[in-house]
Formats: sequence, structure tokens, C-alpha cells
Amino acid sequence: MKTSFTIGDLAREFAVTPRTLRFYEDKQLLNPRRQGLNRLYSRRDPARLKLVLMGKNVGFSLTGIKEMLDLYDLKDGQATQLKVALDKFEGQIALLRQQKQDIEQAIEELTRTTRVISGMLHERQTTGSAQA
Amino acid sequence: MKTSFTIGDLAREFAVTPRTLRFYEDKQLLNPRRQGLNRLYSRRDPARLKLVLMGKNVGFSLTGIKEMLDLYDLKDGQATQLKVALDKFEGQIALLRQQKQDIEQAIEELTRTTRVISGMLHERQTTGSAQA
DNA sequence: TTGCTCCTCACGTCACGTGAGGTGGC
DNA sequence: TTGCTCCTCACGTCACGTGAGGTGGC
Repeated sequence: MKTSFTIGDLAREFAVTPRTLRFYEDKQLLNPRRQGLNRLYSRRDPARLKLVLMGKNVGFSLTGIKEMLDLYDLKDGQATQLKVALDKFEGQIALLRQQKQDIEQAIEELTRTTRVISGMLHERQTTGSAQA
Repeated sequence: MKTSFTIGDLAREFAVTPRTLRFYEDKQLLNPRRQGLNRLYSRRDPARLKLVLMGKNVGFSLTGIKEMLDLYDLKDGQATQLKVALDKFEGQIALLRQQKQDIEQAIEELTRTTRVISGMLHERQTTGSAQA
């Protein structure tokens, strides 16, 4: 069982680029040990990375993710931190619902427009007016 | 009837900042005349701006919007350009549908998670274990 | 003189991508 | 020697936001 990973290992496993892992380190989301200049990731790091990527998937910013991870590192399973997280999650749900509505509107508008354009194209064909 | 607008006029009317209008000019989406240093927008500009903002609302990049506007400026109502636009719109619809699915998944995950957290909080209350 | 609107740089934001130039060990 | 992986700058991208410092006309 592996207990230590290179940046390449980790990148491949999570389908991200090494640059991404270096960037997350710069943002203090990860912080691997060093072996000379090279980074050495331990068992904790994939776990953290997984949380980061899950957070991104549900639309959190890296800053927001860091805040939550720091809360979890601080004290584990405390009621206050659970409430903070709950609030953040509910806020994010509201935000995503709004985004979903915006997208639905955009789809409707685009669909209407494509219908209009198709109509114009067909009219041209049948009337056969300008044929440059 | 107004035939000429300052940057402030136009910004207010479309609820954007002057900076946005200057930025669009830099990107060649608008190009107002000058009166000394000051910009002077004519009747055509609000029309263009409206198209730009509509494009943004349906998720196009400024570059994509510019391409389409340039097509419309080139020759008006040509069948080829209508087909190009139609393709872009349909592509954008597909893209938006994907984004919508992603958001729906994110909402589901977050909802599941909030349920779990709520559960944890209630358990704590009823068992009344750690009360620091 | 004060206040408003306008102007031009030019750096900052967010999440990385993308070279440039160089190193270590098989 | 070639090839692979690793490294550190540091600039580029996208759509503006945000000062800094200055101007013109009521």
C-alpha cells in the first residue's frame, strides 16, 4: 500500500494537472512535504484534494473551500462548525437555483431565436428571392 | 428625441458601469465618436449594446458576440450568415443544457449533504453528549 | 472654490494554462 | 546522450473593478 505520492501520481489519480496541485498549494489548500525540491504527498493529501474537488463541483470558490477545510481542521465535529457549514451549503443551493433559472431562460431565448432564423431560411428557399 | 448620448447616459440606461462601455470599446464591440476626449454615442450604439448584453445573457463570450456582430455588419440578411448564427446558437444551447445538468447534480449533492448535517446536529441535541 | 462627470493609465481578481529555462536519476 | 519527471519564475486569459491622478464646464 502506497503511503507517499509524487505530484504526477496525484495529478493522474484525480485527473488534474500538476500545475493545479501547485496552485492549490500556493492557496494553502494542500501542503505536501519536500524531498529536496520535489513535493511528497502523504495519505492525508488525497483526502483533502478530494474535498477540494467536490467543493469545486458544487460551485464553491477556492477561498470558500479553504475556510471550510480550516474549520474542519480546527476542531472536529463541533456543532458550531456544522452549523456554519450548513449555512454555507444552503446559501450555495439558493445561488445554484438562481443560476439554473438563468440558464433555463437563456435556453428558451436561444430556442425561440433559432426557430425564427430557421423560418427565415426556409422562406428564402421557397420564395427563392436573392440568389447571389 | 435624443440623438447623442454621453457615457453616463448610456451606462445608466443599460445598468452597466462606464468602465464596461470603455472595455467594450477596447474590444471593438462599440465605437463612439469623440468630442475632444469625451465619448459621444449615437443612435446605433444603444442598439449594438443591447445585442451585446443579450448575447452575454445567453452565455456567449465577448469574442463570440463580436464575431456575430461583424457578420451582421458585413452583409445584412445573407443566408450563409444566418446559417453560421444558427450553428452557434444550437451549439450554445447544447452547452447550456450541459451546464444545467451539472448544476442540478450539484444541487442534489448539496441537498443530500445538508440532510446529513442536519441529522448530525439533531442527534447531538437529543443525546446531549459533548456540551463545551 | 466646490461638485459633478469625464478622461487615461495600470494593477487587481479568479483559477489556472502555458511557455521558458533548468535539474536529477534511470 | 536521450527521455522522463520534477522544479521555479512569470506572463497570459476573461470580463471587468478599482484606485490614482488629472481635466472641463456649470
